[in-house]
Amino acid sequence: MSQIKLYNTLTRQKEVFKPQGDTALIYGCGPTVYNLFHIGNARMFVVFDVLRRYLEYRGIKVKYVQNFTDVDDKIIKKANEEGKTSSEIAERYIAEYFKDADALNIRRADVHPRATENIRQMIELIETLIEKGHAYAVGGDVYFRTRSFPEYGKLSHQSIDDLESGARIDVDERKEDPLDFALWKAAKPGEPSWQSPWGEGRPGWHIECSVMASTYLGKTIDIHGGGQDLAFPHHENEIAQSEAANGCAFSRFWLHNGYINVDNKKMSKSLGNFFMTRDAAEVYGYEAIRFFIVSAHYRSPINYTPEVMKAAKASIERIKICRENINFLMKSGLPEENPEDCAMISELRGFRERFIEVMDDDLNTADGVAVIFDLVRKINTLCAQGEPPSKRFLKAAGDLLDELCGVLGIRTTADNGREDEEIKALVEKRNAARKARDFKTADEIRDRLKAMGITLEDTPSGVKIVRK
RNA sequence: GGCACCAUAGCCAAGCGGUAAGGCAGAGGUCUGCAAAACCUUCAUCCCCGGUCCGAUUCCGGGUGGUGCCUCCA
Repeated sequence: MSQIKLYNTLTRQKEVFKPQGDTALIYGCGPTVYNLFHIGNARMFVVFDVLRRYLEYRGIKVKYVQNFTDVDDKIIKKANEEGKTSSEIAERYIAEYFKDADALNIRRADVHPRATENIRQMIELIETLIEKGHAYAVGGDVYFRTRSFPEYGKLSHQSIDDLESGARIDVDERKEDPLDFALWKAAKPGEPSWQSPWGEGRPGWHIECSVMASTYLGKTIDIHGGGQDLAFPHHENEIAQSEAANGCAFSRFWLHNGYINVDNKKMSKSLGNFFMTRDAAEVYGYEAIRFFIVSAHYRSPINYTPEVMKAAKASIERIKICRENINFLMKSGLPEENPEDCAMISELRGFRERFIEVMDDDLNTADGVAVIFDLVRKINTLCAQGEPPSKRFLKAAGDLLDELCGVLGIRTTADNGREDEEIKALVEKRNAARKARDFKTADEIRDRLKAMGITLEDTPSGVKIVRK
């Protein structure tokens, strides 16, 4: 069996991934909770969810930590606008996060720490940095001395001097160097603040993730990541802080997912061309969003368009119909076993092997999806052929379909609920009409059910009820 | 200015040295009372020009076009 390879931003190469201990320690930069999350955020959550599911699928234990940034300028701004406290805003959008994330079938992290729960450790880390000469306090603020960390720029592969020359003119005269960044910000009136050796204040953004990663996972973790735009400066700064303070590697692997584009432009807050996950879900459904994300390689940019989303929806439908067809046939009069079962079932193993092979290569979910569709076609073909498969084969095929889709977080079964009596009665009435060759009545009933969101399919084994 | 990424059918998207996976859409057919679903068939010399090689979509060089990071952003 092949080995799992992941592209590591640090080395710009695909490397064989093995956790340092018996559990892969993964940290993903979670949302700043001041609003619903957009589909770009969704991509990062889904990508890391797939990473986690896949590692586990391959027998690696995973501890995944995803934070909530619950103290931040944007949250404060929103709170002021609405006359609420920052923590009320944060609380609300954490709840909203889980609504969308659950609907996207994103498993909850093992720990969802909040920045405000880890202030003490942040202060400690800042103190260490000051003691070691990597940071300095100026009038209630504390800055990281970027030039004191010689490896600064190793993640974004820029030299510190190039960064400096490209840096915008910084208005803050108190910084020793334009590249220095805030570890601690002195409190302004009306802002949430905590007592510190440098006075009342709050932590900077970068220090939060450094601290939460090491607090919940340890000083050297296996994988850290987020969207590509976090690589610089956020992740670069995290590395600088953590490694300067701890004297050991912060994360062995860095994974960065590509953006979602709209009209081939990066979807961003400043451009205002972003779509909330919830709004997109209302039009296309959460599952189509997930499929859209998983149908391309995680490092490629993907373009969000109505055409693509419609295609995603139709694709999901195809998988579900296949699964429903299996369920339907399982209840039919097919033989339990068939002499060719063994050969057919062993053929199924080929799909699993191919799936693993492509996914091992830096989580190639696009190829993974292709394997799933090949499987779907295989199953459909066998079901359509004169020689019907056995229930034993169908069970194996359905299990494999669920297994592979499960790794990508694609749900295979529609939540059908109960078939209520009314529908059953109508279907039977229609059957009677058909038998009597009264097709007019039969079609009327079919149209009526269609309007209720129920599609009837007449198959050789009887009428199949499909809900959409 | 510095540092990266990308260019494959109508749309999306894999492959990355041996002559193009998969999905959506389209066309034709089979099945069906009609449908639906499904199945079968069909739909690309991989941006351009050089080079290396027996052989390049895949490697190298040069163009052209697009995107991103260097500023809060997944």
